[in-house]
Amino acid sequence: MPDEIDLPLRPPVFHILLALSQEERHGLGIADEVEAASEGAMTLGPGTLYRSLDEMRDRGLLAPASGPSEGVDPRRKYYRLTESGRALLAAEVGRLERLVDLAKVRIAGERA
Amino acid sequence: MPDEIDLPLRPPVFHILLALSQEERHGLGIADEVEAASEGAMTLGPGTLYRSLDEMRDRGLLAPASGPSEGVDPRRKYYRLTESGRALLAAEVGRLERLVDLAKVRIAGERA
DNA sequence: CGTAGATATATCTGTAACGGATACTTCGCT
DNA sequence: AGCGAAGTATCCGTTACAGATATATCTACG
Repeated sequence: MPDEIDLPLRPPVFHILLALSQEERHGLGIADEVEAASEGAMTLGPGTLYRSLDEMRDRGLLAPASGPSEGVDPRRKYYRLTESGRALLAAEVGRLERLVDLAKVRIAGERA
Repeated sequence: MPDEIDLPLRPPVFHILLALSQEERHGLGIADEVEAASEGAMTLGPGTLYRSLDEMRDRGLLAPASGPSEGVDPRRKYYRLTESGRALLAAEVGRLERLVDLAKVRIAGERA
């Protein structure tokens, strides 16, 4: 298992980073947000979800967080993005953006 | 359009469609174009390359083409996008574009 | 209070995708 | 002719994924 994280990110990792970019969330909350943000295209099963979270925490992309406030379901484990995670998300977004721009030019210019 | 909804595309499929969006290419030419267009981020080994091409041909996303002109290396097998393949590429680009737009908004509004 | 169902985290496992290794053929060059 | 490069094709080991399953705990309700 290589411990270096390079672009392109695996789709689950990218979507989890994106789901955490606004606010702290817990596991299943992340899965719900991923499905919503991807318009139902991306669904995370529990296997992928918790395994990804563990790996991402080990790599310093996200960290446990205290959650919104006390009194919430104590089973929930909240996570927040680290600086490193946020930077990686930005890098991946940049990469995808360049790819999308290139594709749009090609599709548009193709009418022969 | 095929009745099956299979977005998101696997990265190799997406990149191959993109590589063929401008002109007909042969196998290794596709691999070279993919690597160039992705700024080196995406490299296709022969396994993924030819397996993907076979699958995509079977699904009607691309079709054999005659190549630029006679006199070229006859070992080369050229491919071109079908209408179905072009439509699928456009759909995936649209999906990625919405995702990128969402991510940009979130990253921008978030001081970390 | 005590049981039922929903929520939540966590692991296990079968399958598919991926990428490198390998094989075989043909081209281009000297 | 001989040799290295190019090209297609297949095989195989590893990894990623998603569903099934397990376990604990919360909430609702009688």
